Amino acid sequence: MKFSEAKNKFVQTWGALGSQWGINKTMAQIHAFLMVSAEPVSMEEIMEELQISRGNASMNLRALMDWGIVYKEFKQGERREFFIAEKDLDELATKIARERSKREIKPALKVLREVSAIQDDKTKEAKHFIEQTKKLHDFVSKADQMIDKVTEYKDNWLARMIMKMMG
Amino acid sequence: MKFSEAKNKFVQTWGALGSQWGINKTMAQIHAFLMVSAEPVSMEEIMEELQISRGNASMNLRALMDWGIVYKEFKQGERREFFIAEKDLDELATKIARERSKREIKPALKVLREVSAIQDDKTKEAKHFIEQTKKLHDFVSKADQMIDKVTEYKDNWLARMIMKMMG
DNA sequence: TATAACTTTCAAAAATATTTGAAAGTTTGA
DNA sequence: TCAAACTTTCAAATATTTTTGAAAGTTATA
Repeated sequence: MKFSEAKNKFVQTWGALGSQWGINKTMAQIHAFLMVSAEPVSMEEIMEELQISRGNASMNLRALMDWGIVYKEFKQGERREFFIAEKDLDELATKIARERSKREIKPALKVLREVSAIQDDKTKEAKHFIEQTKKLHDFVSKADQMIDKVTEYKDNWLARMIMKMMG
Repeated sequence: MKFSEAKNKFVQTWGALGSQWGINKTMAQIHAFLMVSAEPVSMEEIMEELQISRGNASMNLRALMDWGIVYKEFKQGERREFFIAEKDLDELATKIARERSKREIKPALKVLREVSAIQDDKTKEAKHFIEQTKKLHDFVSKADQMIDKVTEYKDNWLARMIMKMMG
């Protein structure tokens, strides 16, 4: 396989994986492209490489920066903006985990707390509902605590975690 | 909040959460509905409750059964099929994690292995590409091993994991 | 401060994913 | 064997998400 072929395959695969996990395909592709780019990349170059419009590139770069996994870089004497991806994978995973916790898991926990707190527990159906949603709240809450715990280590947390699990 | 209201809110929220994680909204809603149903539920009842077509119900129930998180149940003297959800949350999380590993992570790892194995490492760009994709393979591979490790405990693995992390 | 070089916005268009519903398929039991 | 009671399939319709591109906005510097 040639370099350009491999690069393209990687970008496509990362994009598809993103889709499967609820991340816009183009967003994942831009991220993939930046991850394997040795130098900061201009919007123009991203548009060219991925064959996407200016608007699309702009919006998805903004989203990636909101996630905190892509940064702007300014070059001496250059008017244009350049972009680089967070390349430290522990940091990348931490940012993604934290962000998904904040945006998706915590709001879901709030709903679980609310619905499991209904007083209307006369029927067998309602009793079961309360029991299940309480269990679910507990479980999701534990998983979320785990994310907090794990992401505060910062450095090499995945490796550390595996070590712990072995013991 | 009334029971029926709470139930509906839970189903909607679980559906939305599913969407955000790349799972068909209706599939997640059916799963939510079954999770909090005290008794096995017929396809007719699912269609009625979620206001969906027969085809939609049939296809998504099949998908849930393929994931191994919903089962068919036969009732004495009843021609119809009834459905129940896996209600043990450790088991549920294990099944989902294993399935996503098999369907999505392992194929992505294969691609990472392929693209990081290119020989064409003359340029700085190619060298960087190889280095990054190797690191990524390593990281994703470790995360995947972690899933294997964690899901083989079966019972109460999340709680155990938290204990380990504390120490 | 005017203009060129750039980025962002957003309504409309396009692409993608989901849903429908009717026909085909299957199973049970009279 | 037949027909009733059920489930599955899939092409077409619908809904949702993503993408485009041109206009508006911004910023640097002549």
